[in-house]
Amino acid sequence: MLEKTYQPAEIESRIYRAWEETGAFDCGRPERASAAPYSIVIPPPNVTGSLHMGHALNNTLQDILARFERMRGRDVLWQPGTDHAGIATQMVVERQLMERQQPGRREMGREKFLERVWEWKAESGGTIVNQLKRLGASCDWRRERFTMDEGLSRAVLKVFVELYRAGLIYKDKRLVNWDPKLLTAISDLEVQQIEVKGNLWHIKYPIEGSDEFIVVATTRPETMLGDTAVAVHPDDERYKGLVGKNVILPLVGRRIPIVADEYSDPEKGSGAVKITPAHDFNDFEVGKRHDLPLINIFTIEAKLSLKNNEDFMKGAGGADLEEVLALDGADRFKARKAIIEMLEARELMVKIEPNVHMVPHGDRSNVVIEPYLTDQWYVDAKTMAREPLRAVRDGRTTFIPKNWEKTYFDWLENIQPWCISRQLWWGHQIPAWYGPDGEVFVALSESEAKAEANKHYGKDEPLTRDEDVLDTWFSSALWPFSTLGWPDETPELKRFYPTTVLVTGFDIIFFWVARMMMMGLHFMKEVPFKDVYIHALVRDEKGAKMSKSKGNVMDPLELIDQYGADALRFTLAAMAAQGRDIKLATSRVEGYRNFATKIWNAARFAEMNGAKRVAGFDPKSAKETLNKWILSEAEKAIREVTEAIEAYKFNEAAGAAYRFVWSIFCDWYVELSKPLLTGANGAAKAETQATAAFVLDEIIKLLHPFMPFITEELWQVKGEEGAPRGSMLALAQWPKLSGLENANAESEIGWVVDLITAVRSVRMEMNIAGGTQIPLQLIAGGETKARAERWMEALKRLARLSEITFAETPPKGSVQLLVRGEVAALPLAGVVDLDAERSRLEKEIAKCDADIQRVDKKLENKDFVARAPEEILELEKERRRDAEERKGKILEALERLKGAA
RNA sequence: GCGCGCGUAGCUCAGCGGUAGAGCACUACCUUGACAUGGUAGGGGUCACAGGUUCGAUCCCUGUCGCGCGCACCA
Repeated sequence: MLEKTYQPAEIESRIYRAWEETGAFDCGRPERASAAPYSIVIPPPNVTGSLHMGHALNNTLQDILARFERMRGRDVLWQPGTDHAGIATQMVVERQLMERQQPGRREMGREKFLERVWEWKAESGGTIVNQLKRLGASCDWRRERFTMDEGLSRAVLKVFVELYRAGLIYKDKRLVNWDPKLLTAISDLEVQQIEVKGNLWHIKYPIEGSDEFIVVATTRPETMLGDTAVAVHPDDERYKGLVGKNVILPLVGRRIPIVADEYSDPEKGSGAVKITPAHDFNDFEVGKRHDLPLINIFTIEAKLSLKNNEDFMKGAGGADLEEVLALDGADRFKARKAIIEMLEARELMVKIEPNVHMVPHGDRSNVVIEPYLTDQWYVDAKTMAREPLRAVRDGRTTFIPKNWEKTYFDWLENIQPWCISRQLWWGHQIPAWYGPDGEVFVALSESEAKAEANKHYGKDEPLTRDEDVLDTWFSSALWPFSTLGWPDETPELKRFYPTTVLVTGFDIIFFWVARMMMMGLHFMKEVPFKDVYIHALVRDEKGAKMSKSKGNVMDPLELIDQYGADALRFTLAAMAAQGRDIKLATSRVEGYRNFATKIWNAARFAEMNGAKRVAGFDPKSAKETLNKWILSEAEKAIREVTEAIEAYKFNEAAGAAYRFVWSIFCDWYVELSKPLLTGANGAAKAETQATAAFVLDEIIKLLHPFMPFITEELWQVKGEEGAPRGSMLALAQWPKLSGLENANAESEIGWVVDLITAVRSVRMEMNIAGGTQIPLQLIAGGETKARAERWMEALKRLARLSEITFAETPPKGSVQLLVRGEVAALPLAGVVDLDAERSRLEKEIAKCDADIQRVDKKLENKDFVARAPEEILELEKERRRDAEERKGKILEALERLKGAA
């Protein structure tokens, strides 16, 4: 028995448990051993994360695909897991230590700290997994993986060592994006450019041996302490004479050259630019070209490092040096203020212009990133990018929607070396060991490294391991095969790689998709996924990106509590149109919650009317027109939904299902079936009960990928009567109907629907009270009369008619309407205002005239007649005939009205 | 600067070369025997603007205006 109302919260956890207990989501079920595999790897959420709207959308779409294909009989693996999120996790644990006033990371030491992280992971790392379950995600949780798992770590080691040996990983000293708060290097992608209101400071640099100055402009005056040149454009007439001369760096006293370099843009600033090779990416390049010294003036925390800094002190001198040295240890922002003051005091500041510019910030720490000279490990991304580019160009992997391919190409074609080392503790420690002379040995284990070192030195030497760990994305890049067991040759790897589709957001194409392509193609020699479905971002209803600071986040879990997981899922699916962001309004979720209720009530209706499932029911055997009609409509709906999901058109699939269930099944089939279900005719009644139950089952199956909970619940409850279920709905067979489309049934039921709608419409226009029953006279015979007799009861009830009679001509003074070319009359003489009726008919005629004119205009156009395709021409002519005919009938009606007056 | 996308009913969005659709909101009516988380009927759109292609353009092309996003640059 079904409860009176649908209460999602009550059933969701129970249903989910049942799925897990029966192993419904397990891949490799024995009965599917010969089925085609279908695999998706989840974009591993951050282990510190909790479910946000983006996850909800991403996983809803994956779940729709997984459930759909599972029902189509495929051996589905939806591979779940989380990534270890190096920086984020380390930050979380450090914060926790601080809050609990426990010793910090450095006091505790690396080993102890890592133990603490694992403890934290054991306690809190499963949060998002449980949230995914609340959403209904049908992952094979037995196979859950974590990027720091033993197996996945082995994969990371092997990949690092092999790429190193192939020359695709190397160590290099160059400028990196340095995070002075987290004290680690980060990759280009982890840098956010943020618009900042700053100034452009114009500073006079005195030219050696003269009273003249050259003016340079800068947004970072404090870096002048590390200047080693001033650059001007070689063609800049203003400065031509100065090239080759030197300037005396103010405050520092260092003698630095004026060089000619095309990097200098005469249009910008003063046309002369200070060069600080150790603190600016462009200056670094200029420095290389002119063989300039690199003077690093910052500590790793971006505080001034001057006193004990040989590079800085070399060549420094003069009256101001002491004051400058007093700034040793000052934070970069304090240093800036102090330098500005000193320059102003010496009248070297020419002007200060307000200047809005982009400043790089760390996406985790939110502090200004410092270009910083360090040794780091790099992946030769340019070489690694070659195959991934080819694979998409030749269609081995397809992006959906296609236009994202351009983004992918643009990035890979202009790719920079990927900095993969991080100065953190939490992560995969780099398998590199150094000998006493700094010689590096990269190997799978310490013993292997020792053996290599022994070979190199001819004896055992003490080795120290590289302290750094790898970028989390390095291990994520291996996800599609490391989760399947690689480097072991597991049966799963063989069966499920390459995966069928990757579903992800566009913001992660660079971070993840491209890198998985690199690693997959390099190590597996095959693309990691055939399709990449890129979905939109979920925004708030005004279109703003959801963010905590804006306070506009919508919590999917709250929505699930409020409306049920099914409603949230259906909303996201219905709004997931390709290539468009989702602006989510709660009202939509509410609307689809109502949809769930509607389905529930339709099922209750079936239950109350004895619509039990009949074993072996053959839809082709249906005799009743109504049943033929709904089966025909069901076949169409199933086809639409199926084709839409196959094409990743989730919104179309959801829309087609919605329309069929609500506008066809509930609005019309249920209503029209009432006379049959309550009538006496045994055979027709039994057939209708069986059909209703059958179609409801089809509906439940059709909706299951979108609304797994309510459908599974109904499947179970409905399974209690009639033939026993063979399995849970999650493993049931996807609906497939054919040969049921029936034009005759459509014609008859369509007429019934049109007649009822037309009568209702007139009633409203004529202000006939809802409770008032009125007679209807059909000016028709033959088939129409037969139809009307067959549908007498339904017509009377749904159109609120007292009786239906038949006549040759309509009675005088009646309201006349046109239904599928025939006249129906409501004899309302005396009840209705004849003037109102006249004007109603005149309006109808005007509409017909407009139609006729529109078509005539087209038909008068010789080009149209000559060039338009035949079927369009026919269509237009038919429209004209229809309009003419309608007009004729209405004119007659108008005549009769006059007769009545 | 380069690239991508968007401007369709009051709001959130579909559609897309042959007479504009949905949900929500709105108006009126309805406790009819699944459902008021419901039903019925209705109002509301020069499909941003200007050119062009076409027999025909909301849909294709070009440009303009407005908005968003990504990348790059920034002295």
